[in-house]
Amino acid sequence: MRQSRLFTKTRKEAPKDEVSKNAQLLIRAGYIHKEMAGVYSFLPLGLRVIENINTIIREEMNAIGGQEVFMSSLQDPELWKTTDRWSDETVDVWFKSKLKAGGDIGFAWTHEEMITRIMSSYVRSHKDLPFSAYHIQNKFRNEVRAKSGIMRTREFLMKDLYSFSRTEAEHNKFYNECADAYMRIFTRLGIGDKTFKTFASGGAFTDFSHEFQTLSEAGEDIVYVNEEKNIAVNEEVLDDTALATLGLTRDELTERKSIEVGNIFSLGTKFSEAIGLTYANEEGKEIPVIMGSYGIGPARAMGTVVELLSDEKGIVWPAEVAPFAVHLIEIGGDDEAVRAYAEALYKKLSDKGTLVLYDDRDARAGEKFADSDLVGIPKRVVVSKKTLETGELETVDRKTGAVEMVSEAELLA
RNA sequence: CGGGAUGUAGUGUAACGGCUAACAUUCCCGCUUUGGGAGCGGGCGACUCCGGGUUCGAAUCCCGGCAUCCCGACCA
Repeated sequence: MRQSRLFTKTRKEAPKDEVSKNAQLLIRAGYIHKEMAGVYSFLPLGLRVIENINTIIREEMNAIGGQEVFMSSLQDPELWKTTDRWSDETVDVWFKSKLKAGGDIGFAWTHEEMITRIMSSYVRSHKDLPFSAYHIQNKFRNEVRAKSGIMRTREFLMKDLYSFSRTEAEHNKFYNECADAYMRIFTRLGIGDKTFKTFASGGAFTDFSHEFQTLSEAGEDIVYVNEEKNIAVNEEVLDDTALATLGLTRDELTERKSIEVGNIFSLGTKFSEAIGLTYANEEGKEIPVIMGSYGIGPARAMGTVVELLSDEKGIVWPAEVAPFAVHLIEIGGDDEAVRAYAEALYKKLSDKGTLVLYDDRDARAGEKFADSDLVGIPKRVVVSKKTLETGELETVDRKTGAVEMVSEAELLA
């Protein structure tokens, strides 16, 4: 991509109505655009990041057998009445509208009801189980207070996976596999070392559910963590009983603020019983399916990466998340030789399959470097009169700042 | 939803109740410059959030909306 054609521009200053680091940097660098409180659009750079995160999530979900689907946002009130979650008294985050043909419609804030009804059309026998399905789709929640940039919004992307099992043991096996997959996802996102599988309230079916909490001052949750033991407990369930159950003492845990980047929990047969998702066992008896629900918000994950990894100069993306692999910067592009060389290198890298953002703008070096730091692409390659003279290219690692002179052959290797 | 704060060019700020609403930046033109957001000159860009009211006169004071941010509550 030629930066001269990229319609977004960087800004020196953040808009005054954004306080959170994630929104300030993402807006300044041109990744996102704010529409209203709690509503953001994703621009070319931002969409690339989201798609990269989605790719990581897809790979890990597919690896544990998840089958991707795409469920609608519009929701049928009748379905939600079967679980008593349609009324505004029961669920206060609904966005609703009216059909012109008559009747109500809802905008999905979760898809548990919908997927359960879908599966009731296909699950017949114990031979059909177990399996899992997921989708990446917008969720709408009428939050009374949006905040923290893209961390808590009213319309947001969510990956939600649902598991369907016959027995508690079968369910638990998948639950743990999914928990492991989640840790692999957060590791690939570059926030694994600060993310803890955290005990949280489990609802009616289990003692605990699990959240994936990333330690950060930008977080709105409080967890009690022991980093050495790799264990954390959400404040909301921390009491003597919980400590005893987990074999922990209060004084070995440290209170920390954290961001909930994912959560997984057992649903038991709550939805399958209400909606009629059953299977025939070996004796031909109809048994309700045991379900689990597993969520990650890609946009919140993106915000978390920015909160954790950025520095005073701007964003620092991990390689797998970055919108481009290389930021090619030409300095002194009015020099024919420099321009020609940079153009040629851009083509060679692109032909090789490397995603390059090529700063071909007619701008001074300082501005280009500052923008490059802000945008946060992992590797910078500089082409200038100086590099042409030495015959080597200058590469700069965004994270460490380490400068290395390499030959073109090495770069293309 | 309770409390607090704020709405002025694209962005960030200024302006005693009184001149054509100012400055910086962005953007456009010209010259100069060319490895860390350069310099000089010129130019475009604002119904001062909306609607009322007070006043000879309102960006400024008053009332009502709306919007945004922060704290709290809420948030499988």
